[in-house]
Amino acid sequence: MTDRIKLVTWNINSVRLRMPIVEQLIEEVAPDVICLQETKCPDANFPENAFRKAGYEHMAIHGQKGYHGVATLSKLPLSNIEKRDFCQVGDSRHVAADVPFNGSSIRLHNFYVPAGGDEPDRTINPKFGHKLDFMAEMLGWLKGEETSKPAILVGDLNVAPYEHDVWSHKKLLKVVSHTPVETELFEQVREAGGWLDAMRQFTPLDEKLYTWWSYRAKDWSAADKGRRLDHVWVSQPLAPYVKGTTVLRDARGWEKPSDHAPVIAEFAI
DNA sequence: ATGGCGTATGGAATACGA
Repeated sequence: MTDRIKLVTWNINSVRLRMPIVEQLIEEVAPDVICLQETKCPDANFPENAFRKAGYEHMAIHGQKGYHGVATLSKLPLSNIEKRDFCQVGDSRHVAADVPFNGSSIRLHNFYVPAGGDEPDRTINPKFGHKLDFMAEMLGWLKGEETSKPAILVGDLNVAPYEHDVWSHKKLLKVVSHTPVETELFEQVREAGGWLDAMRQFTPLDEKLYTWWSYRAKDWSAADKGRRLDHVWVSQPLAPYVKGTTVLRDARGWEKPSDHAPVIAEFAI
């Protein structure tokens, strides 16, 4: 059982409102582990019973009222649960747990990185400063021993790092999520930590790849003005076991959708 | 046309997302 793991990461933009399509995802994809972001739900109100009924008995939940919030739901046992308060502002933006795999375990980090507001200038926009500080703290905290062992880092990282991670590189260079200051720091975080971009191992860099499409487009699919904001990173020791990644684009068109699509990653011995 | 919408809070209008 634990020689094979199917994992999904998904920013669902309110877990309570989105339970019908979370259940649709469970039926269609049958993941072993589900990492959610933007649950927007205090822990006391988290729909634990619905997940338990669906077979996800193991939960690492880090939520708060109104905003943010992450949760990792699993059919496999979760241990050593850790919730880190990045930038010490009391936000629920990270939860980690060990998942059994291949006679050992994988350290699984689930992140919701700050969006960063509108202006890509920290002198006039504190939210942008917070986003950069958050990533700098990730860099310092995650480098070193963390990725000498099997580890996965997933979530809504709110940065589209490469040219073909956005619909128009040129038009988005000054738009928060694709500015050089963000994409360069993002790459520093990934490289310093020894992480591999698993999604780009399976989709070449010259091919468009998105996980998010704005609610505001009249026809999101026809316009296709997407960005790759959600990511799956793996440590070097785990790299040989990554069998594939898929963006479930269809889910963006489901009933009452999130503006993010789920990303599926499969691991096997 | 990168905000044209959607969500939470609270019970209307505002904050926030990206």
